Amino acid sequence: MALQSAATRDSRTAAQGPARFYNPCEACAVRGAGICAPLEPQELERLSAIAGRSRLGAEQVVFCEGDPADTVFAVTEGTVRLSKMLLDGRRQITGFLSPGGFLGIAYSDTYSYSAEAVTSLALCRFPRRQLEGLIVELPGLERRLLSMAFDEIKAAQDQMVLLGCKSAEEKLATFLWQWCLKAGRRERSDCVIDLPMNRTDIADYLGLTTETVSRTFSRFAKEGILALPSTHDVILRRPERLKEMASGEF
Amino acid sequence: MALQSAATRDSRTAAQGPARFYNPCEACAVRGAGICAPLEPQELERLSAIAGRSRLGAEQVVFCEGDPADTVFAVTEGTVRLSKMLLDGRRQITGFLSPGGFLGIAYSDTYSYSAEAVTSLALCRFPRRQLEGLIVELPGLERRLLSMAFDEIKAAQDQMVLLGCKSAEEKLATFLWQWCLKAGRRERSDCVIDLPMNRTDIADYLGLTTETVSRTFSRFAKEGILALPSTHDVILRRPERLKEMASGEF
DNA sequence: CGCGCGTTTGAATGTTTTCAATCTTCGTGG
DNA sequence: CCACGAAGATTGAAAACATTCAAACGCGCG
Repeated sequence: MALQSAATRDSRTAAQGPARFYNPCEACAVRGAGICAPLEPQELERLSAIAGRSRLGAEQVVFCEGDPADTVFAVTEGTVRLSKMLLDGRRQITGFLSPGGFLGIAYSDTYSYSAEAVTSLALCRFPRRQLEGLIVELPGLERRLLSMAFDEIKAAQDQMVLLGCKSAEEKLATFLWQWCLKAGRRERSDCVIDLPMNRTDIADYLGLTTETVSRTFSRFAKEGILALPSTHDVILRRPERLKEMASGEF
Repeated sequence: MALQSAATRDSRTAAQGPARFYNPCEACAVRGAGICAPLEPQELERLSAIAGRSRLGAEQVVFCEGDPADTVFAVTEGTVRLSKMLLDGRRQITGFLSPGGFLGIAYSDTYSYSAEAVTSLALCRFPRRQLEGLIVELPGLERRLLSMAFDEIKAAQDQMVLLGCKSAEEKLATFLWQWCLKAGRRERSDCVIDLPMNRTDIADYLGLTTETVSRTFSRFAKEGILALPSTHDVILRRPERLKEMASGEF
């Protein structure tokens, strides 16, 4: 379903003058965060022209590993999980995407991983072919894509360190600390974070079982490092302890 | 030390005529594999103009995590290992690079990981600034970089699956099978592979200890899956068994 | 030939997993 | 509005896999 209908677009056109169309991207909540960031208004309009918008409910599938990769997405609201599965059902979550995140590009003609909605989502859709055409024309877009790819590589490397080197405790501490930073609540000593995903998602992201994740949460709570008002809300009472446990990194 | 000295270049110039300079990239063993692949001869010359060449002995450091990232490298001979360390010395090897591989780009103003020579190396060096300038001018270069970044992301995701989901046995089987594919010996039933790295490197790549790697090698040998003429040479006697154990992937 | 380092092998330990049961939460329907 | 049922989360106990500690082996180099 279109988030921004043609009708809405037309009504704004009239208000802004005859030659100028209303561009929903300009009012986008993640304008400045996603791929759109480096684009000039007229370039943004080109991008907007090929963009569709859609909403998905929680747990719905955006795309599956192996599907023909004909669409690229940008997250504007909600949280997406990216995952890969083994034949016997074991799953590795390779990342969580927040608004501004970009998914589906980068890959052959089929998606190399699956993407699902953790929460309800708002997405921008770009037909892959058209986006690729636009990349050729707009150097800013390609530069931005490269920069986002580099960030993704860096994040993936950090995750490899986590998966390969760290203990359960260190893994969860790292995860919570990073989520805390991402939420931008680093200033307050009492950092309240919302974890949209469930324990299984966290486990599959950290290479643990739900039981181990749960036990580790409980231990942290018992030690006064955090409090758990509900399963999805965490209050970091001693974020500095968490940071210590998480760290180890250069 | 320069692999191709200015003197050598001059002598060839004379041999080829007054207006044309000898371009060592044209004779490069990895021409067609690395970033140079998509470049036209004249573009290649631009790239060649900013390239330096050097050799390193085994175990020498190419660069360290945290060093100012002013140079980008391309591997022309040998194997490089990329790694990240925790403060207490635990190490995760994030990848091994073979000829055609590219390292050092992608990152802020400091390297986000370390790179060391597994074997003796031959490298091309590109001053980062100049390469970035060239990227702006040569769209093929940027396209290629993006494509290589995407491949790297894909590989990183596979490695996350390995680290997060797989057993020691599956990890080693995956590693050997991939190395076998990379060496291009997939046709023969008896696939002989050369592992330039030592057991510790393999362990740190797979998120295991050297002991576990060694034990798993021994078990594979006892089961007739492979033979170990020496620690660095592996004969895959039943590669299909290895592939089965490795797989699990879609 | 002997030393040193990397590898292999063995035994004990431990962290995480597995299996199982209970508790909690939340949505649905009576 | 409350009761019920299902799914997720927590907790406990037992088991397993990989690690740790320790010793022996083997290979290459001086």
